[in-house]
Amino acid sequence: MSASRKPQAKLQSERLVDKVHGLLHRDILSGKLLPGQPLSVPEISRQLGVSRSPVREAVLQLVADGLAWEEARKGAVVAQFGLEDALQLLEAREVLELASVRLGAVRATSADFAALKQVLHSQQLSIQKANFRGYLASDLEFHKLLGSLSHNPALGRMVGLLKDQSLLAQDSVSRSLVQLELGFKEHLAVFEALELRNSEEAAGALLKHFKRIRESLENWLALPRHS
Amino acid sequence: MSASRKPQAKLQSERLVDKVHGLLHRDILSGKLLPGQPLSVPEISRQLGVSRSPVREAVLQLVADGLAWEEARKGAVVAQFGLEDALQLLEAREVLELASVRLGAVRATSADFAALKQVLHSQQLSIQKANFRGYLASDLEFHKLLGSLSHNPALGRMVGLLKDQSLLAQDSVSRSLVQLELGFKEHLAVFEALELRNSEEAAGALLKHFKRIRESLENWLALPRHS
DNA sequence: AGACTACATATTACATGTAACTATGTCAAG
DNA sequence: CTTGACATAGTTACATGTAATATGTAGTCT
Repeated sequence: MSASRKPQAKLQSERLVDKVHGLLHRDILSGKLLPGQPLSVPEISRQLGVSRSPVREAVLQLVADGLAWEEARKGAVVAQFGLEDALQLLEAREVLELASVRLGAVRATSADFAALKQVLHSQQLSIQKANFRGYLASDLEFHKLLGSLSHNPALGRMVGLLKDQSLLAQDSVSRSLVQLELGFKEHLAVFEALELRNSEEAAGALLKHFKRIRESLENWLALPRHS
Repeated sequence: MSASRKPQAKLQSERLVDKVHGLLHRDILSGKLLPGQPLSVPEISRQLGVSRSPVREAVLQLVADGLAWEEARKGAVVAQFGLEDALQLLEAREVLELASVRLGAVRATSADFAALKQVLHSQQLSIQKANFRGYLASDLEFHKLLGSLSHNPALGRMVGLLKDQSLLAQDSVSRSLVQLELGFKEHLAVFEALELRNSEEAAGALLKHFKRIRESLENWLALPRHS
């Protein structure tokens, strides 16, 4: 009798749409799909061995995520951000994440702190191993956690979407290990202020983080050699 | 020969998807489709006399807009916000619109001011005629314009999405003419500060607006009779 | 009555068909 | 060499088919 438990957690959200969306999402952020590249529905459906319907829906999802752009009757392409766009995304993120952190300093739970701690730890490891990809992934996680600190679903969701776009936007901008380490230290400063529930100091520390990144981007913009 | 000009500007973005999406969007915000109501794809396609494909895509769009909620294999329903949700939406909007206004005080163009002026005028008319629906429509416009003042597309887009959701969320909350007039006066104060390019005063005035709305919502929440 | 099963109905999720449109390459004329 | 007509290939947008799934209801057993 005990053998016939419910099929249970097996096919929870096993929809093809979600799998395809997840796959494309991954491939875009990992750089496997390059900015500007067309997302041809028949092509993708052939490669994945599924029909066009779920692929079409997945691509639409990506458009809604801001990771792909669509032009009517021309199809979608992987989003391609210029440096102008990157700065605007950064500006929007600054607004949202500062607010999230201010609210989060008050509302954060111990689970939130634990999650932050874990991500910071993995960042430290990535830096020690000079693992760029790894750092970028945990950086993504860190900022998304900042968004969820607000315990405001709308804010959290938007922070996540913008950070993904921001990652894609800065894809081309090379970053040195030194900058990664700077970023990590700034993350730490935010965390420490949060732990003390000092919202203004946390916001201030995060502001510094954004300011440095913005200036770094602007410098890169001013430079002549955009190879 | 001259008779055979191009079909030209006729079918610009005449996609069925867009028409269906626009229609449903309208019907949701206008209250014709009630919160919680299922958005059955075959049903809608029958009523509109189109196939299921464009309807399915339009519904997915609405989900992305935050105006409908989807559960896997159960379909989508019109979003149904509680008062808690309404407060959270308001919180997020406050963050985004305050930032937009601060940036807008610096960046706004004369075209922006003209657009604001026009919307404020139409608000005044709506109040004089005690036209609630009309006021709500121009209120929507006003806040969306505040979002676009930032000249940051990401911010502007999010402000618009949140304001739409907020409208749907407050649908149930009755509002008196007195409150509308208060809102209008607060809008005016924001505008006047903007014209002087005084970003802090503009932000302060908008903050007052949000504060009053929030308190009004909270009172309503505290009240026993949620008919 | 209450709970379980069986059946009927409707919808979702995925697959596939096809007309119209877009982009691209070829080739002749200027 | 450039321009524009034309054919070709690939894609989008919409339509439709269908198995699996969810939901509602009647009937059966305890």
